[in-house]
Amino acid sequence: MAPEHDPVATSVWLRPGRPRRGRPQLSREEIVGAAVRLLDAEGPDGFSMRRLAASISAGATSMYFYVANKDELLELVVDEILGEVEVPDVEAVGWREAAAGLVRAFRTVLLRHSWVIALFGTHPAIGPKAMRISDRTIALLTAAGLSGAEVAWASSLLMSHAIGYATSDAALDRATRAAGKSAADLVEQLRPFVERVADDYPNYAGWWRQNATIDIDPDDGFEFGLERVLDGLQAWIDKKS
Amino acid sequence: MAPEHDPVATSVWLRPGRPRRGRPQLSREEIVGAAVRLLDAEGPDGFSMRRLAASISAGATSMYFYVANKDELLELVVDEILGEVEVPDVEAVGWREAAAGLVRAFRTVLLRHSWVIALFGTHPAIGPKAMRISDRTIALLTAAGLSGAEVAWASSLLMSHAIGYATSDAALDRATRAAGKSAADLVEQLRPFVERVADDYPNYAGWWRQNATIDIDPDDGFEFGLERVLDGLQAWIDKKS
DNA sequence: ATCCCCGTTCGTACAACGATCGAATTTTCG
DNA sequence: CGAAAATTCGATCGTTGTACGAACGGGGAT
Repeated sequence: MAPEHDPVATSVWLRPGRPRRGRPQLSREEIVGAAVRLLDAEGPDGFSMRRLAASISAGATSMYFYVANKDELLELVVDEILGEVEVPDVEAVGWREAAAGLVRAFRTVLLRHSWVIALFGTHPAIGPKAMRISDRTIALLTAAGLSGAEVAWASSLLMSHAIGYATSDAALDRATRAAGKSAADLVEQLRPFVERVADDYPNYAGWWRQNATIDIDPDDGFEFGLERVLDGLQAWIDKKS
Repeated sequence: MAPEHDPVATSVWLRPGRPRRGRPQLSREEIVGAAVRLLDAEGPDGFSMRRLAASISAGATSMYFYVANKDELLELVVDEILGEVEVPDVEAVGWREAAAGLVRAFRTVLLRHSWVIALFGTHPAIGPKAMRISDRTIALLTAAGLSGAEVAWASSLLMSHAIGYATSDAALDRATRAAGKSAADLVEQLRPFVERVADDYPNYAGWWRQNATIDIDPDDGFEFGLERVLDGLQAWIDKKS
């Protein structure tokens, strides 16, 4: 609980890359890349430092020279993933389309590596790739006419929608993957459970009976929410001027 | 990867509670309650099945009679936490205030047990407490004039804001707790890092220099985002009629 | 050419973990 | 009162994160 070292001075991001002498066969980049690959392939449960080492044919503990511990490695991994997010250029498409593109791109990346979502709440995202996103987002929102704290607020709003929605996406993805069935099949299998408790949850049961047959595309819900968020932001900006 | 059993038939929620004979000293309720208490006290890192057992003076593996494995226990824990969310009554305060109250209450609960957030993406939330929230939310949104898929979409939008924002909250909370310092101190310590890379991220650095001194209350950002979301939803509802 | 230094790798080791199994214990029913 | 069922727990296995120190090997100094 108590800090053993200064938390900023010992942060990964401040410690310079190791000088290269001797015979460096490993590197931070390669380790982080391999970690992402292993997590993509095996999921968080199939990930361990030993398996990671094996995947790059290294000794079980060789990576500890480049990375203090597993948490620090995951911190690097989170930032690496953030690097995949493509932020549209405001100048080219206007703030609203750029903001929409950013949120969509963010969600796409989160879905591509759905295991990162659980890491967000537990590992700080303050690496260079995260800063690049913030930098572009600030440019975007400033161009939209926001300033000061509003910029931070609007930024959080956009990111929250991407992360929050992707959390649901990930839960569904994991459930279907674990069950080896489609989402529709899963919904169908849930039906008897819903019917059993229908009396306790009349609104839920009623909605379910009417709408559970229509196939629900998660993308539609995401887009609906995104448009509402942007509408709300738009209204605020309009009201200001 | 491949499903060993039918995933729904073996779900915790479908398996009936154990019949009570013999001398039950433990129970699901008590185990889940103790798990929540231990997670609150020690955080996710300090939580293990062994420690949980010790906290209720039980044998190391006694709980496996009531719970199939750790993941299933966490599934129960997630639902237990969801039970703490108080959903306002639509009839009393109108849909907008009820929706705001729901999202605020959800976030409050998530902050009170910030470790649950990481569980959301990895453990399905389909227990009775989760259904209660859905039930009330559906009533709320139906009263607001939505129907069909829109209800599910709007519900996801509200939950996404709570979860997404709480994810950032949790990251900050964990960082300050780990460092043993206030958020303001942490920001101050981050300054030299930001200055070092200022050239690469001009917008970020510029915003930072102007605004990092003002103290940022996370609640303000949350409320700002919530109002934008509700405005966007309101506009959609108005446009429909 | 030789040596040593030091940057890098890895084998060993340990405590803690999740989980299985079956023996031991206690309660209720016939 | 005895048998069967219900519940607990100790022993144990395979795996994890990582601390430690020995081993390795290439470059600079001699």
